[in-house]
Amino acid sequence: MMFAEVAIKVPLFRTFDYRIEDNIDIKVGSRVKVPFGNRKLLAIVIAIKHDSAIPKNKLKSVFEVLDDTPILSQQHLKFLRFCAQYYSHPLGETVFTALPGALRDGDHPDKATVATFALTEAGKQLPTLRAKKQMALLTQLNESGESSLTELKALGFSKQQINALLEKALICEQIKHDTQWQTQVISLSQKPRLNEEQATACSAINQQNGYRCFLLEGVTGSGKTEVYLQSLERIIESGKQALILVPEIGLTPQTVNRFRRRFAGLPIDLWHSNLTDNERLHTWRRAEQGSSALVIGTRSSIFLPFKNLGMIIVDEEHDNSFKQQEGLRYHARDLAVYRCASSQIPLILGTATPALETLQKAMSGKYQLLTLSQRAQTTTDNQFLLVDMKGQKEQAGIAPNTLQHIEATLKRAKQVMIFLNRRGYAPTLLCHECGWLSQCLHCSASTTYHKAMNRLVCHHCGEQTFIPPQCPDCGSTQIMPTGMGTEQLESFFTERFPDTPLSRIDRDTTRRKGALEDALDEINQGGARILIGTQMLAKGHHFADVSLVVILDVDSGLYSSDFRATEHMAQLITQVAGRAGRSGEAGKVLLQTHFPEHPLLQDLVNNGYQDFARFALKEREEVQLPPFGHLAILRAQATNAKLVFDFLSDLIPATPFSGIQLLGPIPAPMERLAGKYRYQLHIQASQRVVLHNYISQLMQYISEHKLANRVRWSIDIDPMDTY
DNA sequence: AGCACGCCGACT
DNA sequence: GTCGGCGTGCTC
Repeated sequence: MMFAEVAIKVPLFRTFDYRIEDNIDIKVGSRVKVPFGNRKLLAIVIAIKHDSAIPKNKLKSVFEVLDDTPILSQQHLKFLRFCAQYYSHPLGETVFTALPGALRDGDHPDKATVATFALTEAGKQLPTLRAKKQMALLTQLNESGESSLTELKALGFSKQQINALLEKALICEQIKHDTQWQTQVISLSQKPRLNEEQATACSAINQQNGYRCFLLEGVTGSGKTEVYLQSLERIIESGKQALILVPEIGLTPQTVNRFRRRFAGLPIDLWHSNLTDNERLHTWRRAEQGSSALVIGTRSSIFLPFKNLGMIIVDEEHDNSFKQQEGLRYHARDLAVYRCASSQIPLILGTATPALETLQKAMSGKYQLLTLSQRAQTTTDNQFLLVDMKGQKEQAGIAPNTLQHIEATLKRAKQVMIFLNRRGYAPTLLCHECGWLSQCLHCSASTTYHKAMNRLVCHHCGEQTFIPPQCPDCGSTQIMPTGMGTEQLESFFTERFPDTPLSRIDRDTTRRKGALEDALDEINQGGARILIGTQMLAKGHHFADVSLVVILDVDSGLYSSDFRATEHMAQLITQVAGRAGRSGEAGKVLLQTHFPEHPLLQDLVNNGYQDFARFALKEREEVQLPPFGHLAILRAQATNAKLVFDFLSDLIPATPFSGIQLLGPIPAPMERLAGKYRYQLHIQASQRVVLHNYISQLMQYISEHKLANRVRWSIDIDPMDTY
């Protein structure tokens, strides 16, 4: 008699054993259906054993085997076990979040076929068409070689437009091939020459055979992508696959096209949240079979089961979207380190503004630092200006001095970019008579006034309410929008510069599919001169003509309860500064602040991000915050505040655990969200092992705790924000 | 997580 | 009398 140890998708920190009937063949890594309580659930076989520690009369039998050949290799299972253990997450849930939805639902791994569209011979002539959209579609396919329906839809093309071109026989539909690719198809003809720094970086990477992590620290425009491309070449030539991790908003058609053009003829797959279940299964399967040479993907592509992985690149490694904020709270960059180390392959972390964690490892010699300091397009550095807001007579949150700079820039017909990280018209409504503030009924936050919608919106739970005609408390009609949002900025500038075309980019203006692409196209075609936006505008988009960047609310990053706030603000400032002055002349970056003498701000402005980061690291070291100490947060929430508080209080041991500092229970920065009260426990340790030992003990304790089922709790290892 | 079992209050 | 609320315990 043999036994199967399986992981089931339940929030339990243990696996379950089942009998294997003599006539069936089960392998580790296959999916099986098992009786569980009075249900039948999918499970993954973790191990096959000759015996079980569970009393034999309690053991049930495996019901059905779904996979004759395992869908997870031993190596991949080992990776997932590491994940579950590192993030203190149940193994069953970990394995199932790592699987594509279709396999989670029990589909056959070979089920998916994906069609792509490509130009026919007639289409390749690029005949001039009268229909604009159809013409654009031809151009797109000419650039990409082939694109799936989802890709085209994301670009704003419709099924009708595709059908029209199919009828004209300019494009054809084909099933994506699953054959092994030929390495010699790489066209090396249009390979640009590298500058000295790029060449040094490339040769350092190319000399590496086993595992090594490289921090490629390169300012905007210094040609990081070219280093990626030439490093990838060697990997692909040797027949291995590569994964390129990009931030959520980083998977733009421009990025993809750049890889497709360089590696024309090689199978390049994409992985992101907009794919259909079918497409996701297909990419997953192709990675596993070795049919894809390159996958460009967001966070969760770190779980793809590559057959023969040769390299991982994490672009914009500092980006927060690599951290999953619910369920299995993994960091894709950190998991990339594990995968590369265990597969003995190189890892490239590229950014202009390294996360302090990463920088610390580079400085200690754990990672190899490669620096690109030369900007290709401009020779002069950007100029930073601090505008002291103290005592300023501001209009729409803009100081007279700031306005003068904007005006001067517009006069020279250059673009101005204005950042404000608050969408809507005003962050709250205020009663002038009694001081009433518009508050969300379910969250401890004020509701944002959206003028165009004529609604109050809670940005945390999403609830919308009508604007009260009078103050609900005192009946006064003197209720006014207070504070500044991007919508109000837009109307201020439209009024102030009525003849200057303006574009606002935030979540509200880009809700429609393809709306962001349309807006960016329009800006690049030279339309808008004033660009107003939230952080959305900051990331990865290139505008030719921007010569002034204004950041209105620098202070929100300087004094925040979140210890990472200054780091994030410095990254934002540096990233947007890279957007200015790409048109040949030095750009200006104007920062409005009440604290122009703030040492970190001064350091950033005078000496740049590198210097700021090294200074900021010293501060972290003094208070033993990450990366010098290790942090975990236990969060809990429930409708009943006392329940949550009691639960967390109960977890604090009477005698302190050596090497562990506990803080809490403290209310979450947003104490109430969507009707739930939220508290948290901060767990700190200077030794990683100590933290992990403590947390696994804590998990054990919680699983036996009576209140644990009555509150919603979760553990966050290496949290990104203290929310 | 889901599901069953069990124990109390308030309905036709 | 029974319907259903949730607190409790269990899943190989």
